[in-house]
This record gives sequence, C-alpha cells and structure tokens, in this order.
Amino acid sequence: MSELEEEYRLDYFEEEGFYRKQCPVTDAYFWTRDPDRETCGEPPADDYSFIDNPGFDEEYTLEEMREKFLSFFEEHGHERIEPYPVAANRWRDDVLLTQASIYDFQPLVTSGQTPPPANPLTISQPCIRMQDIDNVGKTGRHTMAFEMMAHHAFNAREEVGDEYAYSGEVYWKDETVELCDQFFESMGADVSEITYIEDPWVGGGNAGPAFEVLYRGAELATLVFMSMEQDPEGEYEMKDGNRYSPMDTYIVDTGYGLERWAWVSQGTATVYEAVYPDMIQFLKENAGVSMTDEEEELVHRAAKLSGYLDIDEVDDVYEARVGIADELGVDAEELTSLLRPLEDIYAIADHCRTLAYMFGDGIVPSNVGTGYLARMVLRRTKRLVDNVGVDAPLDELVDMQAERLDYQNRDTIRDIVRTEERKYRETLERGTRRVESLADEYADSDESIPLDDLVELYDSHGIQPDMVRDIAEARGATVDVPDNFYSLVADRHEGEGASEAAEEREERLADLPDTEKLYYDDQERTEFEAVVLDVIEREEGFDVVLDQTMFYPEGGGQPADHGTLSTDDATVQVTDVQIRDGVVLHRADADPGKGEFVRGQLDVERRRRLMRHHTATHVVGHAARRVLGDHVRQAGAQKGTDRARFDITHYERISREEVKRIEQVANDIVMQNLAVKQEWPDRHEAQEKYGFDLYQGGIPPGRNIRVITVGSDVQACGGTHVRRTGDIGAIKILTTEPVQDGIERIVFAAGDAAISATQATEDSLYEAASVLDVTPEDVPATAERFFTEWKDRGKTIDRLKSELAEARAAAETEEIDIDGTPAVVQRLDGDADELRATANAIVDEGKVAVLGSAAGGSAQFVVGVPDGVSINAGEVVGELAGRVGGGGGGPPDFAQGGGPDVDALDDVLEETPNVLRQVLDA
RNA sequence: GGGCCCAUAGCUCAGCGGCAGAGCACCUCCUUUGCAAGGAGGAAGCCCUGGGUUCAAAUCCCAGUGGGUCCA
Repeated sequence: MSELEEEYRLDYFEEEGFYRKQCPVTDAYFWTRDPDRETCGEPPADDYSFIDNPGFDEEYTLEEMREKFLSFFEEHGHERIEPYPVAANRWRDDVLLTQASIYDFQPLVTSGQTPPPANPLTISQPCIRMQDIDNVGKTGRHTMAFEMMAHHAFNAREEVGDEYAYSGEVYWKDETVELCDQFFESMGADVSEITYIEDPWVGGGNAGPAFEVLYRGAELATLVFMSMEQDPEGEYEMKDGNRYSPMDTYIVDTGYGLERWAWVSQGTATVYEAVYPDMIQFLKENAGVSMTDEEEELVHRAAKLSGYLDIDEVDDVYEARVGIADELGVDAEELTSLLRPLEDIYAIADHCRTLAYMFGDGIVPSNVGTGYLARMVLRRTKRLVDNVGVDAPLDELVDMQAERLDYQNRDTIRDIVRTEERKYRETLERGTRRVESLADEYADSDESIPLDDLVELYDSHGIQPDMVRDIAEARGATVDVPDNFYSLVADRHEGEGASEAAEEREERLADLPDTEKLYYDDQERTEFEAVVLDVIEREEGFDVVLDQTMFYPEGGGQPADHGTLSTDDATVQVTDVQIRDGVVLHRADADPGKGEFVRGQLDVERRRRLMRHHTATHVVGHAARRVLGDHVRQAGAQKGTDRARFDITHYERISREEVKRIEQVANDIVMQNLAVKQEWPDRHEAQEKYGFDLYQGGIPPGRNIRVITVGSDVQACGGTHVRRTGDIGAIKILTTEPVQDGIERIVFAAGDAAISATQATEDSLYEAASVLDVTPEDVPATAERFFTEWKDRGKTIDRLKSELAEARAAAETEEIDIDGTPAVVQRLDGDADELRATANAIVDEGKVAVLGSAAGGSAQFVVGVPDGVSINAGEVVGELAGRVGGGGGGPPDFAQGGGPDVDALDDVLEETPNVLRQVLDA
C-alpha cells in the first residue's frame, strides 16, 4: 500500500521492540509495542476510551498543559518561540489565517532562504480553521480556534554545504518519534497503548512520510517528515496523484493539539468542557439552561456515545443521534431538545475565543480577506447568542476570552465588537423591513416568494433564507428554500475573476550580476559613476544595466528615480527604473553604448520630494496609531512627488477631529527633528525586539533586514529616507477616504508639496469669498444664508408662477367652442412649469387648454382636459407634436410634448381647433 | 480583488419616462384624557453629484461620491 514503506522502518522501533501491523478495519499500517494489538487505534477501529477515564497522571487546564509541553521540549534541547499572529496574511500572501505551526516558517524558512528563529524550536501556535465551523459544538471534538503545540527541526543535506540559511542535520525521524514517546511517558501515559499509524502527508507542494499518533482512541499528534517537493519526474507518487522527489532541505513538522491533550487528561464528555469550563458555566447560567440530575446524566451519556462514533460532518450528527437515542432508550426529539442549547453554548465559547484571537492580533472587520472571515464569525456568534437566549453583550463575551488570552488591546477589541454588532443590527433591521414588505406583497396571493428574490435578499442584502422564512410565515406568506440554495448563489458569481497573464522570464538578465545598490550607502548623494554592462532594446527606449547605481528602482510604494546618464559624448534621460532578480534596469531614451563609462545624475528635486514623502509616510503611520489605536496597520502605500497615499486598517470612518489630531502628532514629530536611522540587524533579533509590527509593508527575505527607525517608530523598509524628521518640513493631510470596509486611505503632502496643497485649498476659499464678496471667515455663514435664500426664492417663484397662471387664465382670452365644450388655444412663451400651471388654471374653469411655447429653443405643447370631456389629451399632443417634428404623450386628462420645428408653432396652433374636433369625433 | 443592491420630506420607504407621493415624526385647531389615541388643516424636497439620451429624466445610459451585501 505504502510506497514509502522503507521510510517508516525506524531504528527506534527496532530497538524498542515495536511491531508493524495492518489494521483490519481501516487497512492502515501502524506500529505498536503491544504484540496482541490488532486495530490501529483510530475510530471507527477503536473507541474513545479516555472519557470518564483520563489518560494521564493528572488533569490539566489548557495553560498547564501548554506549559508542560513547552518546558518538556525546552529540557530536551529546544528553544521556546513566542507564537505568531493568527493572521497569517501578515507574512505570506497565499493564505489568510494561521492553520498550523509550520505556517509560521513558510515560505522563507522552509525553502531555506531565511534561517529559523531557533533550531530546533518548540512553540504553541494559536490557529483558526474555518473549515470546521459547522461542526463546532455539535461533534464534541471540533473547535475553530485551537493551539497547535509543536517542535520543529530544520535540516539540510550535508552535501549541499551552506547553500541554504541552515546546514546539516539537527535530528530526524528516530529522534522525533522518541521525543513523542518520551513526552507521553512524562505525562504518565501507558506507552503500550500508543499506536503510530503510517499516513503519508501531502500539502502545499510538499510531501513526506508522516505518523498519526493515537492514544485511547484520540489522535493526539501528527509527526510529519517534510522532505519532498512536487516534481513531474519524481520517483514517488503520493495520494494526491502527483509525483514528488526529495528536497535539499528536510524538516520535522509536528503538531500536538493542545485542546485534545487537555481533554484526554480531564476525560470530560466533550472537548469544550475541558477547554472552556468557566465560560460554559457562565453561559448556561445566563441563558437559564438548567437540567435535572437525570437530564444531566442523560446528556453526559449521549455525549460519551457520540464520541465513540466516527462523525466528521454535521449531517452525520443527526443521523447518529437517532441511534444514540435508541441505545439510551429515549426519544430522539427529546434528546435533541436537551442538546441543542448546549451545542449553541459550546459554539459560542469557541467562537468568542476565535474572535478574541482575530481582533487581538489586529484583524479589522471588513468586506474582504481576514476581515470578512472575522465578520462572518461575529455574525454567526451573535445569531447563536440570540438563539440560545444569552443576555450579555457580545463585547463582554469576547472580552472574557481576550482577558484569558492576555491581550493588551482589550478596549479596542471591545470597541470593534460593539461597532460590528451595531452594523449587523442595522443590516438586520433593514433586512427585516425589506422582507416584511415583500411578504405583505405575496401574503394575499397563492404564490410563494420567488426564488430570485430569496437569492437577491441573501446576496445583496445579507439576509439568510431562514430569516426570510420566519418573517414571511409570520405574515402569512410562503417561502420555499431549495436544498441547493447556496449553490444558486454561487451560480450568480460564476464567471467572476479575470485570468492573469503569465509573467515572462527574461533569460538575458539571468547572466548579468546583481547591480550594486549605492542608494543605501548615502541617501543624500545624487551623482555616481558606473560601467554599462548591457543595453537591452525595448519597444520604447532602452533598458540600461550598470555595474552599480544610485537610481532607486520602483518598489515598496516608492516610485523610481529619474535623471540622466552621461558619457563624454552624449547624455541619455532615465525615465523609469525597475529591479528584476537583483538587476536594476534603467529605462533610457537612447543607447549610451555597452561598455561605456557613464556618470549618473539623479533628478535631485524629484528624489528629495520622494524621500520626504516616504519618511513622512512612516511619521503619519505612527501618528495614526497613536491617535486611532494599535490595531492600525499599513494596508498599502504609494508615495509621489506632490502627494502620498497611505492605507490603514481601521474599523470606522476617520473623523475630522481625528484627522486634525493625526496631523498635529505628525507635525510634532517633524518639529522634534528626530534622527532617521538605517540599520541592517539580524531579522530574528529585530523581530524579537520590535515584534511583528515591524513588517508593515510585507516581509523581506534574508538573514538581515533593513530597518528604519523614526523616533519610536521602527519598520522594515527598503525605501530612501531623509536624515532627520525636520527635513520633511511639514505634513498636511489632504483627504481621507474609505478604500474598502475596514481600510481608510489617508492622502497627505509633505514639504513644499504640503505648502502648495494648502495654498490650493486656500485659493478655493478666497475665490469663494470673493464671489460672495465677504471675508473668508464669513464664507460658511454666507453660503448657508445664500443657500437658504436661494431655496426661498425658488418657492416664491413657484408661487408667483401659479398666481401668474391663474391671472392669465382669468384674463380675456380667445375662447373657441369644440362641440359645446369651451377651449382655449394660446401661444405663451414660458417654460414647462408655467405652461402646466396655466393649463391647470384653465382646466379648473372647465375649459380645454392647449398651450404652445417656443421658449428654450424648441416648440412645446401642454394640453389639459377637464373631467367629463371626451378628448384624449395624449392623442392631441401626439398629433400637434408630430407636426413640429417631435413627439409627446401623457395621461388622457393632461399631456405634454414638443418638437424642434419652432417656426411651425404658430401654424400648428392655428390648426389646433380642427385637431381637437377630429380627436373628439374619433 | 470581483459580483450584486441601494441613494426621493427629519425617519422608513413607494413612484421607474409625462403635474413629487405615503406612513411615522413635526406645527395649528378640534375631540378625547389609560399606553403606538381620534378628526381637520399645515409646513417640510438642489429626487446624492456631474455628464449623456429625449420634445420631456427623480425615472433610461455613463462616470463619480456615499452606504450595504455576497464570494475568493
């Protein structure tokens, strides 16, 4: 079965007298010390046997168990590492959340580009797995938030020498299994009950042999030996159908589920009771969930039974429950009604911990990325809380977990939860109203609410179909929610997302040496000398490659330098600079000649402005954190010569007051004229000293990283900076705008650009003041007064027009008779409002009105007909307008129309009486 | 990053090419004095902004601004 069979034959197993067996139930191969053992230990081959029968010497809480594990591995030569944030997208762009401890070291450490913080190391890494969200609370063992305890060793083959950031072997399979055994033993486990199941691991382009470690029916650890990478020519075919070949690096990747270990030590019926005892107690009391001793006993036995079953999906739970109820001799419905509230409470506890991790690690709710996931979890939690009748604010519940997890930013977390809860409540209120009016519309008819409406309610308004059904049924309307509802929603999203054009690799560049970067040596220098190594002709211009350069290539949100390259004979203009694989390409308008010696001269003014804006970006970022809170992080930045934009994570719109305070704090930093320091420290030392906030603009590779210090603000950054904050001159925030939910953009100008920007704003104000003929200070009040006055005049004009219309109607007008009905046909060059008003006044006197106007460059008619006269105004207008080359229409009693032929207007009015008679006859 | 929805009176919304509307709130009067009181009258709108189409745009099209929502 396993092509890797040889990989699993460890000396350690030999020495310890293990047997290799095949499980008759699961067909899996496994290793055990017990000669009589037949099954592999994993459900359904074996049951949970630790419930009510703890598997270790003592019971442990989460905190105790974590400490037990970490200190065990410390004593065995591992260095303890602080956990990383749960938001993995802060250091890698292929995933959103941290789902395993190895995520902390991908991709830079596992690929060997960057050394690990310690080797070997041990860590307990908080993780979030959204995949399990539906199972949480119901299966008894799934949690969305968990800690993966782990020990890792990073090895590189002896023969590759020091090509990678680590070399040689720390330890490999035998030692890993031995450590695992020893840890079990130190916990007082009966090692003869442990089984090591052979289970090759594949993931993320890597693969390797692995063991699942089972004890008393519970999978307590996974030992992965990552040693292969995907390779079409590879010698091993793995379970994903791809071929793999050995890598130069090979890594011990273990995972010990903290929650499972605590659970097994306590032997409670569900994992939740072992992990969240206090919170569950609180929620039960708050929601008034109480049970008799018999009920309590029943629930406990049911939970224990469901633990024996192999349940991986929620659907299975309800099927399984029927069987469980049968076995306990109770009604399935009755059992369900006892379990439901508990399931909700378990889920709430787990979700609150998830939220505490997310917000504690600086995730801000949003419509995109991790922020969206956080929003989904929060809304789900809110529904559960309401459903089970917990009467406590959500921010308090999340705070209970945040406190336990020892987060320092608890006030911000609560603030975020409250804001988010408010937004959700508003969405629900909006949704409820919308559904109610829709339900009323369909309540009287036999039709149910159409599926299209249901899909739209969910997709565009965030209203769950269940909620639609509840509201609609209360109002007597029917709703059918098809089972494939969510796939219908998905259909609406089909065809989204554009394909990306493959990036072409430049082979010619591969032969060129990395360009030496002079721009970090002295950021004030603007001239240099260099040799032209190569010139590549492009569609527009030439890419010049030098041996060294002062030109800063576009990167990190800082645009490229401009300038010139001169030989003795010629000067070429550099209009763009890019870097590809370490080679700097200078886009020039002419070919300076390969092998030539050139003098480079930067566009000094441009560079200065870029530097000021870049340093100012750090200052503004720091000021924003001070004013808005520690959750503020950079979400993108673009510097320019006359302004820069800086996107930050924040959960509300930034108020005018806050903008002013940020501006003040930023300019304070400028005035303090602090030194801007550039250093290249060891990455792990820097990270330990300054924390993860160092990486605002992404994580650079390498052993050492470039760090820029401005006052108390420290960031990894590759850009060019001024020497002291005073060199920025001034910082002016121009605007703030929302880029997406949870991300605000701050646009600002620095130095002379700040002055220009301020002047431009003032110009607008002075111009407005001059138009109003008042001082700038009086502009707001005057504008207000003028606007009010303007509105009043509009009303007055309307009133006068209707008075004028009445007067006109009452005046002596030529009246004609259309078969007994009096009619007025008149030319009146006014706008449509005047015509309408006059026509209405004439109609009020019981006469037919036909008015024509040539105002506004076109011929226009309005026709009004009093009640009881069988003339169709629309038809009349249609006929008249047709004669001036246009069209028109309207209801039978009042119509308007017109056309471009103004000259024909009088003739048409002349013929109008005949037209009226025709229409009457018709 | 992409899709979809929305913007009209203080609030909630209807109108969807042809005279700017309703309910609630507000003001005045009458009736009544027990929990969303009733009746009569009234005031209150740059129909988000800017273009376009049209004889005519709150209404249709495009762009912008603001808000909502779903998905990766």
